[in-house]
Amino acid sequence: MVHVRDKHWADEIADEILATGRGPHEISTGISPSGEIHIGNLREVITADVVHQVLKERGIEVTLDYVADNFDPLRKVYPFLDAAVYSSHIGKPLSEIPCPCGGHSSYAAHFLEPFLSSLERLRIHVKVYYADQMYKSGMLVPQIVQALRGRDAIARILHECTGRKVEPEWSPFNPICGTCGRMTDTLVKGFSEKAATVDYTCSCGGRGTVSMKGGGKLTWRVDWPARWARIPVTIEPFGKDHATRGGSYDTGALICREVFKAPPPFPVTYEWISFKGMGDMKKSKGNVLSVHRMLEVLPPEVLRYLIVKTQPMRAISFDPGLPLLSLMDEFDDAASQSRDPRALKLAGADQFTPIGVPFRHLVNVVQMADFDLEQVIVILRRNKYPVPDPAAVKERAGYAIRWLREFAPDDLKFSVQRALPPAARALDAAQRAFLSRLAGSLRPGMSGEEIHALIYEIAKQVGMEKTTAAFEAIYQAFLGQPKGPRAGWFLAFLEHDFVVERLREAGKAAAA
RNA sequence: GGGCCGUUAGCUCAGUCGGUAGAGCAGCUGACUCUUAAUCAGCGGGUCGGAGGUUCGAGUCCUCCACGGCUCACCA
Repeated sequence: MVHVRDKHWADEIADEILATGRGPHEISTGISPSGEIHIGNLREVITADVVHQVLKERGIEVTLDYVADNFDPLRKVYPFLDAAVYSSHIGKPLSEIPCPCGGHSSYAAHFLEPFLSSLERLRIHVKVYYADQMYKSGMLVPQIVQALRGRDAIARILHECTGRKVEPEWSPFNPICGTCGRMTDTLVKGFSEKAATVDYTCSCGGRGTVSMKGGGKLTWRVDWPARWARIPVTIEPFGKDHATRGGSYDTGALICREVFKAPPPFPVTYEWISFKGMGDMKKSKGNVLSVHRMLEVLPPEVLRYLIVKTQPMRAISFDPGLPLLSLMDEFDDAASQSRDPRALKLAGADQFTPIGVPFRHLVNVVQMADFDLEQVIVILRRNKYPVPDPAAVKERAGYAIRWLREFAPDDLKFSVQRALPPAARALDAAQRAFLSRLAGSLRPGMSGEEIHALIYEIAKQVGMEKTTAAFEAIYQAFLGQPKGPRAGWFLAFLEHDFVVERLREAGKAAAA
């Protein structure tokens, strides 16, 4: 269903939600911390946050939560894990197995903590539920009892919706084996409502009785609706994989109504974010771009904008190379801000400090300054950028530097050489004459345009037939490569004395 | 096989209650011999995937078809 876009998607979703007449509202998100939480996962939380924002604007009572699924079992040894350590932890809850780096309290915490701090930077404030705490505190005991009692109804729903046969021994509850610590190979043998316990046997030979308070977990398709009923959740965004017919939303909605006697949340499905040329991001494949890393290269508002400007059900193909520059400049260029004002506002553009220097330009300046932030300010000021807020410029320059290191195409990179590059000695006589004469003609305070004109004038005087050779001479003298940023402006940005001295030196240097 | 998304200028995409198509880039022309996705001015360019239907009128709504992408054990 392609709906006509007469307003921003979040406003439209808000309309639909209000039409349901439910409330107060709770928007729930949740991501399993089984691996690095990446920009694709972030779509879930940002989508939720934008809807949250719009509902609040309208005066609706609404809260936003994030359920950290840290009680999920480890499914397999992912490529980024040490098999020797982790193969024995398969099937155990993520909250109960060791941290990959040793610096966090658990495997789950290792991935969760950086993500939660990234959310703070994105100004997304969520009420965090930890799944292990939900279970251990007994919060879900009523739902566990309902699920165990409604086992047959659940089995029927799963069978009808998915066509999958449910094993006779199947149970919606997976006890954690007291012997081996795994929850993936246990069988429920009975339960006591009164004692809130479950009896089990395990393929490892273990058997026993566990508490419903943290002794096990509902299986995913039941866990989800249990949460909806318990919290209760009225709105939930989820990936398109759950939205398919017979998928976990469909079965969850039925289970929620029939077994937990509660209405399912309003669904907001979203598409995946793929990395340009690298396919979908998959935690299990390890080809992810963590939110944390992303925030080193993009200010939070810009990262939000990437997601907010696109309708949830449309795929985003993210290219962190050159197109990232355009994305950045949509925030610092007043002219382009008229493009999608609503999306910019919801992305938090009003919290963004424009510095008045195009990002792609800053990328050049930063390199001319040899990554020295103080020098960046000096260069900008020398070239008629007022720089009213040096701190903001330095911060942005930091993004430029990290972008250059991580994602910039090679042909945009250069570095001003401290000493005359060896390649400059290979310049021919005409090129050297050109450089010498240029050295004599430059005056302090010349603008980029003036120098640009001067280059042509002198090239002509020296009798060069191709101006390309003149440009090459300049680049070889300063960068040791045949190409570089626009020459006139480039020289204007550098210190006058340094430029003159280098030109003289290169002009004299003959091939060995 | 089911579901979802897409198919509009060479490319990337916008198209607001349906009122006979827009932007950026590329291209062409000119400006200063032009180079860092150079800059400025101007210009051209589209049977809106196909076929039906509703309508005075359809890129826009309905039906069917084609092609492409994704998804349907866990995964955002």
